[in-house]
Amino acid sequence: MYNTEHKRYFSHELLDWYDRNKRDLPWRRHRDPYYIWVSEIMLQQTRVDTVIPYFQRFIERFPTIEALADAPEDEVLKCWEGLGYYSRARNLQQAARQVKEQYGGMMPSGKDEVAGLKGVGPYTAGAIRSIAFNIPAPAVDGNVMRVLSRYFLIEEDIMKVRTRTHMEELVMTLIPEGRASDFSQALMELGALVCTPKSPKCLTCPVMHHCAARFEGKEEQLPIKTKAKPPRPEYRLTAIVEGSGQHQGKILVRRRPATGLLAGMWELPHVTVSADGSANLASLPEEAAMERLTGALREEGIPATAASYFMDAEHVFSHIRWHMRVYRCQYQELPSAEAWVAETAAAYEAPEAQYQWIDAQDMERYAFPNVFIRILGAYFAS
DNA sequence: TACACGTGGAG
DNA sequence: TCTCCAAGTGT
Repeated sequence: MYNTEHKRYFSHELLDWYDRNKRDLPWRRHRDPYYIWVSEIMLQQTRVDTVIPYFQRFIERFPTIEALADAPEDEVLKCWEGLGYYSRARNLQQAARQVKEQYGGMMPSGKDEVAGLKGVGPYTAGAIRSIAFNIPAPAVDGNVMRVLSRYFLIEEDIMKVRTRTHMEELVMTLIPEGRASDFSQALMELGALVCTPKSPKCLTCPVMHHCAARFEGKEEQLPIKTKAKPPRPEYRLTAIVEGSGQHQGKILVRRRPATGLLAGMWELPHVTVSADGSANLASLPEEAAMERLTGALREEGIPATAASYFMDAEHVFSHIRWHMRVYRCQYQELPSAEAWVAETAAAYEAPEAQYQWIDAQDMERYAFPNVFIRILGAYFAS
């Protein structure tokens, strides 16, 4: 289908360029499959510069597959705090336990074994097998699809699965004998450093002379990609519940459910104003907002009253945009019959407790999504 | 197939 | 400020 000479040229020039230009990255200093694995999971939808410090901390804390398998999940989440897509961390640890139990702690290299690990999809399986084991396997990510769609002028929507499988077949015909590891990394390295999404640096590209998109003047139009939908707005009233008595100087946080958005992470109590986005915070009078929040807290079993406005915060996820209005709330220390269950020592000394009173120091022990770190930081600094 | 799932950097 | 992302996977 594609000219064999152009393929040979592409692979040869690309490897030659990679040998001279590859970056010195922490996970490239060893061929330890565990390091490669961790780095690949962290790099999913995440920039290299962001990943580097997380990778180093993670490996230091969990140096081996077994160490990761044996760690408490909360510690793994805490180590992932701020990186996003937290199910990656939970899946990674689950998979580490799989490897410990099924493969004696030794990372497998077989296609079905690697692909069978939780959190390892077609891309990551190919990346681990090629990079760590030098097995000819396709590691087709966004970089690779961009590079190939340009060089070979492939005008297929890269959001479609069919396009990726097509690219995987193409990659298999490109891997030079014995160079699977370098070739996978070279392809992605070119996409990251030269064949970039915007303003590709064609003049420094090692394969520019036979790039079909460049020849047609289409390098800026490729790859073809359907646009993502903008995030839907959600309006949330958020509570900083200030403790009194034995909880003086502390505030109340709760743990999110084990599934879904920010699963297992800690947060400030908050309530959605309107699920359908029909109302927003601006249209909600201050008095009404505070009453609403107070009511929601009580329904949750938290005897607290919204007392004063603290700050606004906005947080954008891939699919949701949170508009938050934060209020200081006063907790009622009422040892009555209707006192909140968590007020009993048994309820929140327990490891599974849904709620905790914390101060600035205690933040080190719980994993918070970024938006709450910002709010808590502002509060404890005030 | 389409959507859920985070975050911060770049232009 | 806004838009587009960046080494994808699970359901």
